[in-house]
Amino acid sequence: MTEQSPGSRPTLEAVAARAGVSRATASRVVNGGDGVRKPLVDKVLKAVDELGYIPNHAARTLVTRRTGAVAVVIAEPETRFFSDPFFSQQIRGISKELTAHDTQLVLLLVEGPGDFDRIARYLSGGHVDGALAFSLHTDDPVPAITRRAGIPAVYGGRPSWTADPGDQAVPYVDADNRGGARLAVQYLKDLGRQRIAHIGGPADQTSAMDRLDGYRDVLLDVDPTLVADGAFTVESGARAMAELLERRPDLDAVFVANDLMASGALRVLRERGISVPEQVALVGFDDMDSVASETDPPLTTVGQEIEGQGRLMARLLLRALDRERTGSGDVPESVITPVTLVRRASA
Amino acid sequence: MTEQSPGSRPTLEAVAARAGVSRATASRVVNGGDGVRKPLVDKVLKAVDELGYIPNHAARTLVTRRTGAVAVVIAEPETRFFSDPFFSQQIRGISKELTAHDTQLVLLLVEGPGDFDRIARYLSGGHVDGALAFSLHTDDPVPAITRRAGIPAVYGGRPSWTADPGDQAVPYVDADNRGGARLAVQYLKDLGRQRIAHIGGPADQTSAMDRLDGYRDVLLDVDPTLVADGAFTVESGARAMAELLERRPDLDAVFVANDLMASGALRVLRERGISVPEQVALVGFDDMDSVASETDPPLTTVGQEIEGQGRLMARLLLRALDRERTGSGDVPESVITPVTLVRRASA
DNA sequence: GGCCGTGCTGAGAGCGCTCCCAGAGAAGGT
DNA sequence: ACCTTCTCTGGGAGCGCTCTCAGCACGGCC
Repeated sequence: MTEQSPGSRPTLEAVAARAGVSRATASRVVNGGDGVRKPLVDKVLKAVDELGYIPNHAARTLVTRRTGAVAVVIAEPETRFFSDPFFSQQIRGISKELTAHDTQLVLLLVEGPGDFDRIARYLSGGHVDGALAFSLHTDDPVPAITRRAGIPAVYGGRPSWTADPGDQAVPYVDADNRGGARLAVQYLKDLGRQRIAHIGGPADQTSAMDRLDGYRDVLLDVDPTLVADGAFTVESGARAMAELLERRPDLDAVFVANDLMASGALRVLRERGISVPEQVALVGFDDMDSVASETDPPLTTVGQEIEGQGRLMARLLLRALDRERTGSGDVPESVITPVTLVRRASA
Repeated sequence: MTEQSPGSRPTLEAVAARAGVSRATASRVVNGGDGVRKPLVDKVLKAVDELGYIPNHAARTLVTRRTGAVAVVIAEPETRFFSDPFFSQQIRGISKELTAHDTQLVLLLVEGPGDFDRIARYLSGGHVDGALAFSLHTDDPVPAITRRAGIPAVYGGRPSWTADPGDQAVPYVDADNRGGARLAVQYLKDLGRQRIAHIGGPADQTSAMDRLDGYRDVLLDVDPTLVADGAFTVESGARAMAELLERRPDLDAVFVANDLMASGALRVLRERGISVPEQVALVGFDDMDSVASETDPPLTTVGQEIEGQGRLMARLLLRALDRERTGSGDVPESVITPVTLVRRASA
């Protein structure tokens, strides 16, 4: 393949001419070569190679009405997306899966609440075939946008509106938050801990609520003084821990709703000279690479396959697109991914 | 704007018909309305609104040969991109600037060394007008790819090959690493510190080398036992600190090449009961949000405008694209962004 | 030998848009 | 009054591709 002089790439026409076939046949070969006799296929491929032909994407999209791209909408007004390795890992998984299916990833970062107009315009503009989004807030306008744009969408994390059965079903991928929480709390209970506290995440995120529910599933009648709220950040975890210790100096275990908060809690415990896990056992959630194994002591936590979740999201979307194209296949359904307890030193 | 029945969006033709003008005039209005009389403009806009017309991007690209999208190439084989908030913040800046200019961001994550073929194909396929990339490794094939694809590119971080003057100039944006290092070390010197050590980053990253150079600029003849190498990670910082303490228990200050390593170093100092900043003063680099202000004590560090760098990268690229389109305007030149010393408690 | 598949190939019509160019008026100069 | 100039509008070509449909050759069957 030779270098091209800019602005004058060879067209299918040129390939066809060189191969001595019609444009239609050349097109067939370029798109898989079904129904074309071997010798012609070879001639066309040779011409493609010699000319360094690369199909013009716009022309193809114009007629097929498919772009080969999907949008990933990050509806995070502020820095959460960046401080949380969670998203990045999901994106990595999404990217891997899309790449494997020759589909491009267009990143749509929402720049503030007024920016949804632009997102809507983009999603409706035929730039992408589908959308992936992360559900974080209760009032997320993205589902309405994708519905109006008429493109399929898949969510990361259970959207809060799924509680509302009247609403349209949107497939999503989420970890088994409730089950994971049960796992963690049961483990602490089996360890013989009597007063197991909980540091929870923000109430507008279903993952936090589900984890709280799992905690309650195991402990049934929970004393409210054993539960403190955080915001999924290190600092809020520290604050919540301090609060719990003040209210319940007798606690002997804490299930923390994510690793970031757990590391904050750990710091507070250390500062107060409370030994972990001897005096207080601690279990986190997420098994976040850069956190869980770096703390002192390393965190026992509930592990989930974050990258796998991303892959799964992409796969569900691709399936939906395929269904749209071929008119057959099964409607994608939401998937809950399994979690496991990762035992380290903190409990 | 009414909801569209899927698959049958209104075309320019329909808009023109409804407004009682020709397709050409409708097109003019949609593209800014220059040279069209007011009453007609209004009629067309009304029709656009009533029909909910959205231009077909593919058709437009097919004729203009512009896609309105640029690629961001993340050539990180592994997890560096994700563990380092640096990239995320730059992306945020890039996204803001691109959005402001109605340009889309296509994220290209390189999935391993064999994946560059795919990247090359994509960049050559007319999917994007230009590329932004981050320079991390010496043998980065991206510049060759973009050159061959004939699209402009801008780099984040000084590429190592810029040392080679024979090579083609690629505009880049980087912080004043060397100047920042000088700032930090001079500050420690002014504090009266006599034995200022350095924990450096990996040798294949120009930022690490430039920071080392800045350190040397101030201290001139540096005793090699005062310099240890890290890998820009927390753990490597801890290791390097331990190594330094062993070799030079008399050191009274450390300039660490980034905040992540500084936090690791800090941990080691704390564990050994060495007081910071009394016995050893510590200065980091980056002023990374989630790190520098969270350590104990909070880190004195060299701050840089990471998001601003991202914006700048995007702006340089947009300017290059504009130049390509109009055939005039200045060739974008590399920019070195200023840094400042952020004084907190560690020095 | 005639007829009907069957398997490939090519001609040609668009996909929706931009932009060149010609032409229609309006405005201004002589 | 006519010619020139300028402003605005519409006709129409064409961007590069896919896909339908017709046509052709070949083989098998009656």
